[in-house]
Amino acid sequence: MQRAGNFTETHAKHADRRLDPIDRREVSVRPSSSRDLSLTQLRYFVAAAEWESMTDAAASLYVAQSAVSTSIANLEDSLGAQLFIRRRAKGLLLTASGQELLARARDILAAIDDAVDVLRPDTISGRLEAACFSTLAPFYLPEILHGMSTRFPDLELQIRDLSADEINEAISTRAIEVALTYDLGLDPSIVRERLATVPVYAAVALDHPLAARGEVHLHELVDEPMVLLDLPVSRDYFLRAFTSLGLTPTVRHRFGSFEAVRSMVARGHGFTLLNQKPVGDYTYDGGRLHTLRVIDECPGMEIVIASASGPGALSRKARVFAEQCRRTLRAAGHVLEGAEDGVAVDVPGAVPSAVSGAVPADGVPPAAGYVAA
Amino acid sequence: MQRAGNFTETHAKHADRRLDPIDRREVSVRPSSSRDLSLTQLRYFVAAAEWESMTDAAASLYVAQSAVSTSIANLEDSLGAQLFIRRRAKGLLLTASGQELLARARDILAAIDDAVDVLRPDTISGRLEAACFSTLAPFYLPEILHGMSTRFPDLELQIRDLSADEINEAISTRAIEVALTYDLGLDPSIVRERLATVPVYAAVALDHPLAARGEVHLHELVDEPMVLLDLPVSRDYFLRAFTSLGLTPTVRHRFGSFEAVRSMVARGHGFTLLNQKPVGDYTYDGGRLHTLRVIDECPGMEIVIASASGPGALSRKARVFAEQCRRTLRAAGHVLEGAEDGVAVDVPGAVPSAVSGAVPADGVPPAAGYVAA
DNA sequence: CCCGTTGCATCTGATTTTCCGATGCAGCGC
DNA sequence: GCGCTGCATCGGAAAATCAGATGCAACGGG
Repeated sequence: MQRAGNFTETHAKHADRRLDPIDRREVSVRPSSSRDLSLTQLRYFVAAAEWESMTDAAASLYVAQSAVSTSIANLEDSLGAQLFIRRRAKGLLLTASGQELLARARDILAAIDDAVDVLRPDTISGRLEAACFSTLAPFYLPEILHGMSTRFPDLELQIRDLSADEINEAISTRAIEVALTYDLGLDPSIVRERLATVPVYAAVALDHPLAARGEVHLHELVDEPMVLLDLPVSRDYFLRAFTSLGLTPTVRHRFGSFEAVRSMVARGHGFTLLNQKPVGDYTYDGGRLHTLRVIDECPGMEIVIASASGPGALSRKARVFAEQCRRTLRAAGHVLEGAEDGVAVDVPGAVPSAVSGAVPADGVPPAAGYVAA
Repeated sequence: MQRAGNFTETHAKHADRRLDPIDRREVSVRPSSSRDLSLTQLRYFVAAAEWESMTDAAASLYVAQSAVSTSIANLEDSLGAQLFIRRRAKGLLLTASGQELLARARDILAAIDDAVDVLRPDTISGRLEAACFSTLAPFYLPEILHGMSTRFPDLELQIRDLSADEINEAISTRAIEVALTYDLGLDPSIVRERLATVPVYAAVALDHPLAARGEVHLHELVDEPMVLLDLPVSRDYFLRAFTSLGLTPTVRHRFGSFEAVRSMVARGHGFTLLNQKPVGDYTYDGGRLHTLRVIDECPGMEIVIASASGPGALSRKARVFAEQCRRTLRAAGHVLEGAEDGVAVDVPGAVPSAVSGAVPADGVPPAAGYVAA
């Protein structure tokens, strides 16, 4: 409060004593119009929102708790809005205004990071928050991370594995900038860049009668017991493969775990439909699967790069990440016919260096607006 | 330089004496990673770029010239890039890096303004930089400005009238956020929202043989002398009306002024094709025109809201402006069948108030990156 | 060719802001 | 009931920012 007052006085004073080439209408700018409010305030606010605690935020920022407290208090009254609900002996809770500001504040800070970044054409550094759909992670993430850490050793790439819902929320609140995920259950407002389409396949035990064949029609499976991968988004997708043909599968078991499904099938408890196929195709308990191409016309599952705003509006770091994803998926054999490879990234090929401090998992605040997987 | 040094020392010192819940890897964050660099620096930089002078920028900001100088110097070495070329007794010139940063800096500052703005649901205030295509301005701008100033008296709406090229540049450098313009000659990267389509009409003098009729085929005009509105973008458009039918008009006169064309036609020097029609249809020298509907299938000229990123990513101020444009064009009778009216603006209907200090033209720096019209 | 002018950089003292550490205070939970 | 947690507030200290004066280099008119 004394802040706004002091500022205005200073302002007017200088206006009096300097030459004024233009009339800035001293009056009517009264309601503290954004001219105060500093980046520090935004940073502290975002940290506090992520940690749901000023104390923890202060610790993570290496400043005193009082600094965070006063900073946020100043921010609040210069915005004229309450951002947090303070629960006495508990943490903080974002108000509606706080939610609103959080995404924008993250946007702003990311934009500043990117502005700095873009003027250093030689190196990519700083931090990028990204996500990968959980079931996708074990297949591509290791290679993607490896590629990123060798090509850009100075980039702190922070990738979480999240569910579809979590990805939606993380993108809309800007907790992450990009995500590698299936194009299933994403909010319509989210922008996608299609990277690959992975086909559905059926799998049975090695001693199953169908194991002698290489492909199968879905109607041949409709009376077999099915083991369904029962995840929020994939569930409907696999069932739709049948229902879109007018068939109703006989779901015998449902599991939320990919490996549970596979081991059950390997032991002869039925067949399943899946997208991803581990190399070797061993199950955790040593079994193996026989996979069958599905002859029917089945829409494959699309792997996309999802973000709040389309490519081009992405930061340089995010564009580099997207390009690494494209590269990795292509190397994995998932070629997409019309894959738009045009989004060039203005980074020199590679900066081979020690693969030392790559991808540290430090300083990551817990459960910031979404539940950790 | 002493700045980065001091900061780092402080940082390390605190890290030593506080509890460190997370390892932040003190090293390797050496190249001044965006943590310094303030909004003030960005503001001063943008002002200096706009005025092409630190002295003028300082005056317009009511600060000492030394403040701008040191601020920009600090910004430069914390970015590790030179932003300006200093010409000794002349002004400043943006370097390539400076150009790059300018658009982003404007983006950031606008985003901050908007973040502040969005938390004040009752009023719209602050400043919005917009543009209107020159020949469009006299028809709609007065009404748009009137509507804006009565509904949002606290908004400083700064509208320039620009040519197509100038609009392209102003949008890409973020000198303006939105523009009301024809969809002609816009960069592909610019996002458009179609507001209306205005048809082509032909005009002749009142004593012209065709003046007895209400409509005409273009092939009837092909041998008549044509007076062409010869502006960079409209030129090709009007000629294409003929050439797309395989016709070649007989261009007798070319004028860059809308009114010159009209008065020539009214005096019987030929016919013309135009889009806009002033009410009354008087010319400056008192003449009048007879207008003829063109029977042939002619694509109308599209009036659009142009911006760097699509609606939705626009600031609240810009969305309000776009909505006022839609409203004004609709009231003018230019209804567009599929006009997407869905982009709701969360502002209460109107805040009727004194139409006092509306639309001041103060503090506008000259020729910032583009030539003034 | 000289010299006044222009325009940015630099220096110094002063003001303002920000920060730290300590203390206060209000609820939560054992 | 009482220790504990977590944010607010206060006072002194450190740091950044600023204004004004000065320096310096080049442009341009006479």
